[in-house]
Amino acid sequence: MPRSKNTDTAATIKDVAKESGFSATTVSIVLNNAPLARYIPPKTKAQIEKAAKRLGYRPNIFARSLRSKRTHTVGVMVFDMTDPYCTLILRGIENALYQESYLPILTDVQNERSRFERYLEMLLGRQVEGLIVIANWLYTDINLLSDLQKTKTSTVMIGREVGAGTFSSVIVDNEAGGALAYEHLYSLGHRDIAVLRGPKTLSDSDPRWQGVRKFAQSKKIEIDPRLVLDLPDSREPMSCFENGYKLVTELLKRKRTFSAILAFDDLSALGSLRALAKAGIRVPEDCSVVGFDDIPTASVCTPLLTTVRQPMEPMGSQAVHILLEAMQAMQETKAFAPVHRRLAPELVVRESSGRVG
Amino acid sequence: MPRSKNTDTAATIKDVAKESGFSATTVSIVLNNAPLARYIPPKTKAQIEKAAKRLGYRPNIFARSLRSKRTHTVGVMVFDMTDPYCTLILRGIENALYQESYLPILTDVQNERSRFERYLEMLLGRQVEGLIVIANWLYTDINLLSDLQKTKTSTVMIGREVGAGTFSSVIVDNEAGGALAYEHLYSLGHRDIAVLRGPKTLSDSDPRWQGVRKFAQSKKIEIDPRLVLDLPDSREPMSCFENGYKLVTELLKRKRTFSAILAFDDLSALGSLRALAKAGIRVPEDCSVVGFDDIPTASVCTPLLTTVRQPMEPMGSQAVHILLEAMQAMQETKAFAPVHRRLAPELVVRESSGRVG
DNA sequence: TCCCGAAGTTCGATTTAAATG
DNA sequence: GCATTTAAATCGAACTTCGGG
Repeated sequence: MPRSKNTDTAATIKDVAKESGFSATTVSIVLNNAPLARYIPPKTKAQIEKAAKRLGYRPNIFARSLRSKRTHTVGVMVFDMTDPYCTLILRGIENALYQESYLPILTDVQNERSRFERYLEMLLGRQVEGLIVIANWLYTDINLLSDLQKTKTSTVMIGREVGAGTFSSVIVDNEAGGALAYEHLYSLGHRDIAVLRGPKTLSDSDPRWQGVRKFAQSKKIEIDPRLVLDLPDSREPMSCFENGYKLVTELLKRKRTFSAILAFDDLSALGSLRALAKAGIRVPEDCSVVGFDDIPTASVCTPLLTTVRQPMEPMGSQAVHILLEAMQAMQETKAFAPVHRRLAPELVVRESSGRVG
Repeated sequence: MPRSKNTDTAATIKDVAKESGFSATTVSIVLNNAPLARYIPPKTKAQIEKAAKRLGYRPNIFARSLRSKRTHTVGVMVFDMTDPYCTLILRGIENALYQESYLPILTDVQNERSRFERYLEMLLGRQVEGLIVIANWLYTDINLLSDLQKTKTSTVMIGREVGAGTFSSVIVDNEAGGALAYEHLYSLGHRDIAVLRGPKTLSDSDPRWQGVRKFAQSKKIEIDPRLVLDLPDSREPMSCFENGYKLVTELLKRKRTFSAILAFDDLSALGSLRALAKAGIRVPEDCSVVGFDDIPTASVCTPLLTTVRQPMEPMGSQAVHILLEAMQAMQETKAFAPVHRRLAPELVVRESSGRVG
């Protein structure tokens, strides 16, 4: 009755073989339920399984991956983990992968090219079977894309539609969102709406503005260009807050009249809130404010922020599902045409918007 | 001149051997700068390195780990990734590991026991060389600890001091923080200070309160027990916001007079801000509010929140350094006594606190 | 055990081909 | 040929040992 085991090191397949009295081959076949397992009598299977359990056998994934070339991991690259916009997307990714027994390896690029390169190397070195990139960074760097394109790893981008021929993507429908926000304010009776447009280099900026413009056009509304302000470019994640504050403060000084602010995102909306408070303007009684994103802060600030929500968790899980399909295709060496998903945003009415007074 | 290469699959050490004209052994020795590399002439080294680069050779980490038993990865378990308190700690961890060329494998337990168990299995299966646990969860589950203790993997806990005999830990000095907050309000002239104590099951709650109490004692201040409120237990991450709001609203109804609120954390401070705003009480003119943590929201809400900052990034990096030492000791099969670090908090004075009016 | 390099074994699991009755 | 089992080759790198200058 072989019993003593080296307790210091994990049990291997050979230990299970010895313990059960069968060969390593048979153990492998049984435990993996391989095709050949058909021919193995239930009794043998039971014995092997019992032995494996008794020893607490856990296959060594390095040996396994070395042989099978499969790793059951996917790489996830975030450009800035501290961006509140990320965490819920990560949640969505995480949950979807968890169900499929895939392990995400998460890397935080911190908006640095060198980190991007090094982490990409690391992930490829670990033979991730796929890649999800959360592109919440503030500048387009075409070189990063080419790095990515050289990879033959299936890739899905979240938050950006770039290299559309190569990568799949999941983004929010920014145009619809812009229209949603404007429509909300318009339907509350607002006619003098200040618009804070996003930084030029950010790909979300233009479509949101187009949404606003098209809605205005359809209603034959004239947008006063003096009420349209531009947030400057910056790599600082908090810059939109600062700049939202500054732009609204200046606008106030110029004595332009407006009864509402349509901000580019929640951060600039928060900056607006601050500027209005400093000027003694009540929200929403004297002025309404609408944000975009629905970051966690939007539901704990005072007043609670009305905003256009990006469906972050669905974006994450959709990305995973696309990726899994692409990986599947890759596995079977079939072609896979990149898919581009555009999810609908949702208006969340809270306290910062109200009827024009 | 051997040139054609199977472009479909990654180059192996044998390919480099063939390309350079040396044996796989020599290639391995050179590329790893192993002890024997001393004897190898620079010319050989150069040739091999050039060949490696030419082929884009990247060692297969599965083969490597299989042999060497080293993985250069550490597992990181977070109990709730969406908790804003986490991300900066993760930054600290990430940066410290990056410098040492370790890769973190991050898992989000989502406060679920089953996920904890499964992820722990996964991480151990991947032979992480160490484990960092960010214990920002709201309930003590002693069983989790025993799961962890069974592991012989070096472990550092952040945010909690439990199983002190087994695990190292890094926490903020909550007592000092409580005192800091109270002292700040006291020095601004406040004498009627409402205190929102944390949920009973949360390990941070008591020491913060002790800090307050001891400071009051030292100044011979009598704390009015009717101004001391308790946040109820809850597993909901946002509960402190809701409950802070409720407690302050009720306190206001009872017509207790107070000129300041010392909240358990930033979320309950935010809830307080909201309650005060609804009641038409201005902050800080009519009432001061101090939080704890310094979550990102604290610097974008209106008014900006005065708070006691936890040094999140240092906490993360300290944890890494402790872990690295523990791993080193483990490697050399030396004993390693758990170390317990308690970092000093820092008062951040912003806009929500002012002289008693 | 100086200097240089290579053949062969090992890690743990999978898989192919083949050996039993 | 069939059901049942297994020895041996394989994955890629690292390490031990060995053989000539």
